[in-house]
Amino acid sequence: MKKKAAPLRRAPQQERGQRRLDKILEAAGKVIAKVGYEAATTNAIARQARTSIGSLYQFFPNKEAILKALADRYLAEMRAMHDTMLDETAAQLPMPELYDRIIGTLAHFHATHPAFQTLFFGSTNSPQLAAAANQLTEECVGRVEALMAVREPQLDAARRRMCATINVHVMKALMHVAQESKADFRAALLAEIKTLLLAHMNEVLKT
Amino acid sequence: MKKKAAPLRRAPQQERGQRRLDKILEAAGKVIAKVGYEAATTNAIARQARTSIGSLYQFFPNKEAILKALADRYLAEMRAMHDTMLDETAAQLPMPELYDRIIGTLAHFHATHPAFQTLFFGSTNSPQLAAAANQLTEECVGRVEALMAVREPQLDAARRRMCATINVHVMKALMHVAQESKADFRAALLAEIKTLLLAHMNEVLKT
Amino acid sequence: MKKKAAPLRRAPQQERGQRRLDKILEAAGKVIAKVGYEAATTNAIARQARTSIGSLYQFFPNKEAILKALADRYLAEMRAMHDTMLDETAAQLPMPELYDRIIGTLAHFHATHPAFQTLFFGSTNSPQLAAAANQLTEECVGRVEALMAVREPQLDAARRRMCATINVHVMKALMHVAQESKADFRAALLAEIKTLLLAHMNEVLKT
Amino acid sequence: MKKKAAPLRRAPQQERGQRRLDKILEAAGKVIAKVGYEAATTNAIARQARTSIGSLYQFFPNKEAILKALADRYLAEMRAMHDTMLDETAAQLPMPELYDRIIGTLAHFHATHPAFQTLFFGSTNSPQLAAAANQLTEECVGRVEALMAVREPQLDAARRRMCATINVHVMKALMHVAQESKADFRAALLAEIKTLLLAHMNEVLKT
DNA sequence: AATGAATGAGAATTCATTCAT
DNA sequence: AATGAATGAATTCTCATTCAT
Repeated sequence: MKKKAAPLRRAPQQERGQRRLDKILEAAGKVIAKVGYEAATTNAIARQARTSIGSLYQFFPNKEAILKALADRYLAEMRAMHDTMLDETAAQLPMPELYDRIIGTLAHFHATHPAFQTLFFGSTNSPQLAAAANQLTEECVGRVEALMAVREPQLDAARRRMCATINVHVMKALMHVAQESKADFRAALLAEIKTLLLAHMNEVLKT
Repeated sequence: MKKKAAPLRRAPQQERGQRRLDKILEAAGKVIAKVGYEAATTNAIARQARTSIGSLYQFFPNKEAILKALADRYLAEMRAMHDTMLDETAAQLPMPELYDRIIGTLAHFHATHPAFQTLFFGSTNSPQLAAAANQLTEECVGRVEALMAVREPQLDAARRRMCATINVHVMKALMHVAQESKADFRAALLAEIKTLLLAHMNEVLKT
Repeated sequence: MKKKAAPLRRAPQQERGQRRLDKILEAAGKVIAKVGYEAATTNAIARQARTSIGSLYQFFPNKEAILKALADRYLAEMRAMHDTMLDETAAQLPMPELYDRIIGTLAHFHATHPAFQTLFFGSTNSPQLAAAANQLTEECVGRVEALMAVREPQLDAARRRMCATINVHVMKALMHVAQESKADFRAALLAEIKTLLLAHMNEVLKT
Repeated sequence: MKKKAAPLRRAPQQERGQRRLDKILEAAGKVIAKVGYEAATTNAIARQARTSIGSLYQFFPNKEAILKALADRYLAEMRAMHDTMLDETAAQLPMPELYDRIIGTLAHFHATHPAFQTLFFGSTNSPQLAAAANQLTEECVGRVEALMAVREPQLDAARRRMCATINVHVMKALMHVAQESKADFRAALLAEIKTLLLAHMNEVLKT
């Protein structure tokens, strides 16, 4: 099953087209969040978007391209979020407050992007999507690494990378748990993530 | 597609049947590890098991039942592993050594059960499988909780549950990363898991 | 898919409409010549004609009507060609020169009407098109028959029809081969057609 | 649209499978003869073969492969026919009798292989099929050329090739006409083919 | 009138499941 | 019991045709 890079089939010049494209991606997100990646059929997405299967295929050359576009959109939004979250003030912030900011922002992002988890962390047999997921993780690790390089220059590169990796994956995993938990537990868990990662960083920096 | 509870269709009293059932489950594990959950077709599993699709359906009423049985087998093996790993000596062990033991055992388990991850942590649209995954996590959390109750009785129940939850999910996530990493990074990562969780527990116990 | 007689939907009285109609038919010819009958989509034709699919359907009630109109146009052009080629002088011409004229004219016609072959000799599942193809052949046979009746009145009607039929179909088939051959072979083939049909006519007239 | 060589998916070892494969190819022939190449849907073929679409796809990886297999079968049968028709005695036969034999054999072949024409002479957008058609024509031309080389060694190679080409294409075209004609006309046409090609060969040999 | 976005029936293909041998 | 051929619902994608702007 070879798939081209397969971008958009038609770049929607009119705003109506853009709206429809948005609707389709939004629908794709909802359907994926509801039934999972593989069970998200193109017809289900079209139905959810209240459009026809034909229209859907006027924008996307194939199913994978829809998911890829959704992934790209999430990626872009995540980058924007990073830019806001990790601005110049972030380097100066005391670590507890930095973690508060990060955890709060991420929790909000996850809550408002239901298919994000499924898309990026579910095992896929789409190489494109797998690549996008890897890229996302790489980017996150890179961002955290860069921030650490500024804040804790004494840390050697390998350890820094390790810490960044751990921060990202732990965050990712526990955010997922948090999303699926009830409000009470979620709040406590988000707080505990901070304790966990702070303790670790302090331990690491002690050495 | 009817979704009954669908246990085994025929309990194989004869050893020949048991062997065949084993072969099928083993094959299912291999195929899933190779191509992923959704792409694992029943015919591919039968072929890998060197049996016929008809025979496969003599043991299992439908595809989901195969996966459920595989999940159950993993669950059983994980319980056995828990029993060995968390025996009475575990309660006495200094915490660093306890973590060494746990991490080593888990790493080995993951390495020898390739489909384990895919099955339990991949997003599924099978409620049965999702239930099994939840049960597995629950059991792990329960075991850790119980151990903590013995080792650190001063911890209040809620915090204990929180710590257990975090331990389990962090372990799960980082084991997954470790499996996919090269040997060097994997070794360092396994070591860092210990640092991470130890630091957290120390922090928690300080309070 | 309703298969009415489906003529033009709107007779374009204004010259602008006529020009557009021309463009569409010309585009249809190009597209068919390029990708073949079945792969010639209405959208591709509209695009090639630099018009919109909507406009196309203002002139033609359905795809078949486009092809039918193109066929009719070819038919008309072929008739005009016949009129020029088989004028009163043709009846007097020595047979070798007559064949030279016919072969030359037909070769030129085929070369300048690329979709002609595809349209008339490709197997179609359009009854309309099949009918048009039959009509075309019938007309050709009729023309040749008429010419023969003038030139060789001693030939009985049945034999005359047979000869005309053979002339037409042989011409059709070998013209097709000629079009697809390289220039050298094409020239030789066109010469050989003359030899072939002359020899036959001489043989027939001998009897 | 890239298609592999795409042979049979499963070589039928059991005679039941062979029978079914035969049924499918036979059905494909019938459907193609009835509605033409492009309109011959896989479902229609399966229905005609009184089998299920799934079974059809157990033998053939895709639609093109069915048509390719049918073409190959025709090709093989045509070769067998050539071997019988153009045996050693053919080289000695007086030319009129040789043409009788060839025309009779070909007429029978065409009559008993309804889809033969459509498949080989209809314009296709399957490269595979086009290649097969070319190969068929090439083979026929080659056979005729070889026979001519034995019978009329004085003919130079280029002229021989030309004559063979003409013989093959004329035969092909007029056989097609004959098949579609009523019995009376068909008989007369078959006789006239002989007159036509004999006259041509005599003319050519005269030079 | 012109445009091209929208529609959905229909085609190819896969795969879980059944059933004849 | 074992086998694997047979089945057909479900899925992706195309393209003729309609219709809102």
